[in-house]
Amino acid sequence: MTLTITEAAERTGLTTHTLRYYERDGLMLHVDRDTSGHRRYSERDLEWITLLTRLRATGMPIRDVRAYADLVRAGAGNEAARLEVLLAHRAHVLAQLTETQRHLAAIDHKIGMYQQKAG
Amino acid sequence: MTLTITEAAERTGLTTHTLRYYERDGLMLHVDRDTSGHRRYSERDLEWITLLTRLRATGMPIRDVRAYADLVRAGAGNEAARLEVLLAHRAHVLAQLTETQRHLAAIDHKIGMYQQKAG
DNA sequence: CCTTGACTTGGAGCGCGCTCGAAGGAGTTC
DNA sequence: GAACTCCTTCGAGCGCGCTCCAAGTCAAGG
Repeated sequence: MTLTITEAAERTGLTTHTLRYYERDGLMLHVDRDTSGHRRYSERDLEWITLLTRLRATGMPIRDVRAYADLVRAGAGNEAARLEVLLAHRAHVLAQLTETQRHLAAIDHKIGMYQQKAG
Repeated sequence: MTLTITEAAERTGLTTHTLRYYERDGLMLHVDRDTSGHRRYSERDLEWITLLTRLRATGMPIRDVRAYADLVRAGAGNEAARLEVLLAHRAHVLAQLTETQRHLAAIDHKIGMYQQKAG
């Protein structure tokens, strides 16, 4: 069972424009075409898009996602390199979470001051 | 005790370019000038920049920071409106944190799969 | 005086990540 | 077979947030 680009867009929450853009930019692994040249998205494609979206949503730049996609596209044998990319990103996300929580605590403090004034 | 723009940049971690840009864009409250027209940053300015940086670092768009700065510049009487802005932002940041953690968990799962394969 | 250096303004430029428009092709519907 | 729909490619455009450059001003030092 494969999906058209419009269906894939609905399922992933991206737009058709973005799906084409990602493919053009080397972020996709491989998207099949039907006899008239239209894209057909498989379940594997959707899973990949889900991962890709998670990486993007956690702040990985497009160029890094592309580098990871290049590794996956290169096939078996570079799993260590892929793991390294994911671990580096994980560390980055954790640091980012910690910093955000620190900023949030300071903002909460400021909120507390306004609420005290109001109360 | 006031600081030059270069000193303020060092203290805040921003560049002089960014400090001027923020002022031009209405993100600053009021920056004094010396007799030759050079900016002089007070402790109050630095504290404001710190808050501003926290808001930016937690994802508040420049235009929203400007709206908040407008409120503060308008003076006493709109504390409720300011509090509302901060509370809305707080909710936004919390939602963002939750989502990031959700994505991170999925990425961790993926990492686990690679490590299992390697081990 | 002249140079040096830190600052000023205004405006252009840039990297990122989409977003959109124009022009055209293939397959279905009447 | 004409209209309609959904897709195609290519390339331009855009919003955001800086970033940088050019030309000029001012104060201090030699």
